[in-house]
Amino acid sequence: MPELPEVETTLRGIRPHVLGRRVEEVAVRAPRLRLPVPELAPRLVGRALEGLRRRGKYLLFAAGEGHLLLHLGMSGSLRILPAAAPPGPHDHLDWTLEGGLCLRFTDPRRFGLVQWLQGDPLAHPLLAGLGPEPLGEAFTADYLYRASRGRRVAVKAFLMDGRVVAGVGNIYANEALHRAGIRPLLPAGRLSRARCGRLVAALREVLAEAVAQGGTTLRDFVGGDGRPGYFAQALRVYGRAGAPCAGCGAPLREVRLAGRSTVYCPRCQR
DNA sequence: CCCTGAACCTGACCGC
DNA sequence: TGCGGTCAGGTTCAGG
Repeated sequence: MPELPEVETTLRGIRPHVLGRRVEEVAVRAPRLRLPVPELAPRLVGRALEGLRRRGKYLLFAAGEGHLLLHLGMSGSLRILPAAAPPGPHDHLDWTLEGGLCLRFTDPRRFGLVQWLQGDPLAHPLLAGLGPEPLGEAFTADYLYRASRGRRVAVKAFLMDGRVVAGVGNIYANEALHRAGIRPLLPAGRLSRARCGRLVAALREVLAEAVAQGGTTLRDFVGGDGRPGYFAQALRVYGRAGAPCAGCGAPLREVRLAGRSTVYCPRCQR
């Protein structure tokens, strides 16, 4: 479900309700998600959630002696609810906060992840190898050009590699390549410097627009406030195989690349 | 280095 | 209605 814009939407939705709030209670109903769920109550109860930030598709809550690391996986969502709301079958984690609210993690497929991190959170193995933030200053044409030299991997797989750039998943990789006019199967190392610039600009643009629209809701994504995202209507290729290209009218083509559905315009994207 | 397929899960949807 | 197959926004690993 969630790529960077959906995680950012989640962060913005919950931040005003959790920041500075003390945790009164922690309920863990699933023994494991992608990894076993650690002991959270002793580390969190009585502590305030002092900070909340995003790194790629990960959320980091600063609390007490460490950080809570959370990933939404394919089907996860994090919401603010009244503390009395009864849990459904896929509501795996609750943090009851002072003031009568509850932060709830729901994840039918359980590909999400929760870990407790000691020390410098960015030094943790799950985060240390991540590439630059696509909306940050370090993600430049120059960076992408240099990172792609000598790489024969398809540019779409390259973009979705978190070590190259953080937080780009299947939807936005498809969308950015279409906006930049680049064929997804093109070997990354064949991109010219100028095309790297166009790709960086297209990716930043599509991510920023999606964040502004509250992310993309395809089936069930809801932000921290329970509202869906409205970017689905702005998608130009994802989920539109066979439909006419918004740019030239040619039918959009679908192939599988690295096991993921890949949609592009055979005429506009070279 | 790079590719594919599979694994981890559930739910939605489609055709029969 | 039901059943079986396919697909899904992520990540990681084995094997070729």
